Amino acid sequence: MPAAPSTARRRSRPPLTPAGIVQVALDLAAERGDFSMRALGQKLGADPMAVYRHFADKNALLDAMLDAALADFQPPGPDAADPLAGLRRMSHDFRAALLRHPGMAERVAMNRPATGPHTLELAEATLGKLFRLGLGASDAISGFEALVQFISGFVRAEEPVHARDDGGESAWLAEMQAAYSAVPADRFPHVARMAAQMPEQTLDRQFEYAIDLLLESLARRARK
Amino acid sequence: MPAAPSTARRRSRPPLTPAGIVQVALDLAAERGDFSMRALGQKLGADPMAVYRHFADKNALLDAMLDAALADFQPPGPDAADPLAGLRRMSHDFRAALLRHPGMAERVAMNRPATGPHTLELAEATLGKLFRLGLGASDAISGFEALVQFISGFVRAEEPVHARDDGGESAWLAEMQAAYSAVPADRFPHVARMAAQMPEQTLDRQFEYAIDLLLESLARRARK
DNA sequence: ACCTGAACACCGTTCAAGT
DNA sequence: ACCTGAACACCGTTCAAGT
Repeated sequence: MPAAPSTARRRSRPPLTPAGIVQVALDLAAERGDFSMRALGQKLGADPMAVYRHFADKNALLDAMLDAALADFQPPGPDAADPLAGLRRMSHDFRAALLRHPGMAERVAMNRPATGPHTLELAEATLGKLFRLGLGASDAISGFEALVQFISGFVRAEEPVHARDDGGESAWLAEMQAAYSAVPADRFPHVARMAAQMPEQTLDRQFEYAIDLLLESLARRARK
Repeated sequence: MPAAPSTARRRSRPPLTPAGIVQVALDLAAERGDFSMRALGQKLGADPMAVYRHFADKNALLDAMLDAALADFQPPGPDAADPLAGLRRMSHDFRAALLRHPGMAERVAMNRPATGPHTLELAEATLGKLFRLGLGASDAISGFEALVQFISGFVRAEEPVHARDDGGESAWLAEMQAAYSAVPADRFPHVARMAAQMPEQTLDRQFEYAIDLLLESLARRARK
């Protein structure tokens, strides 16, 4: 006969740990697209208040979730040949990581100081590339802020599009085109013209285009 | 003795109209920084459900509020000499208009088709300047989307900073600098270096810098 | 027919009561 | 000392009941 279960196993569920709570919270956010303390308590099989034993409030938990969400982000090595290509790749990877974890883009955008180790590693790698591009400290930091603000703002905006229960992005594009096609072309000719171009304005393309605008100017300023 | 008050005046408050509701709702959002249907009902001196007689739901009311919020936006004339200066001015004016009406930036970012007259006028004027810059339809539309996404995302992010009940922006800058100063400089040298530059990274400067990056690239693409 | 407000299904967090 | 859950102060919206 096996030994009696340890105290940890005697209870019907394992005891809560901060890391375990964070993991379940990220899973919950990924499943539902949103996240509440009460839903988390239920998924943990515990009282909604049990989490408050490990985190001061929802904000503190979200801070921990953000850093955990960025753990799977792998920055390119600092010595890679082309810093501009590195910045482009990191921008796309950052967007992808935020999209994998709904609600985290809002944390980035809120400009709370985020000093988790994975968050800092991402910032460090991005600043490194900007310096390697040849920018001075002031431009590197302003460029860093511009990229972070754009990426987090973009993901916050696209999250509800992906979460639509009808066709998601394609339904959204169709809706936009229908709306702009109905605009009176004599009063708003440019807007009416925009309607025809709408189907190719996918989120991927919009994101890539804007990132390239930002990076192109940064590269030019570095060259001067 | 004056005539008996009209039916409209006999009641203690004037009857609700869509335009009146929108005005009170914008006032409420400006005062409190946020906005709820229940608080609106109270401010109107009516049942929370009274608004539902004029608007299908909160979304419909917010759509009307956005267009009203953009009514005070004056686009520069289409014939102004320098389209780039026009775009810069419009970007700053758009940000200012959104900041005057908390919560409206979120509506812009959400990419619901916004087809109110003032919203369309803003879009029409912006696209006009981009075409005058020399861009083709595809670039003009992508550039338009990049500007709108950046501006709305930026305002969504800065709103909570301005709404802080301690020093607002200056308290936020101090907090950011303190956090980044505490980072281990051996592991994160670039981030530590960023701390020293933090005080000059005001929201105005961040915004201006990023807008100029976007516009600079757009102007270059137009020239080619 | 029109309007009202009770009720439903939520939310984050406090705090008193229990073990 | 630790944990629980009732309670507080919210939220948007449905729907039955009243005039």
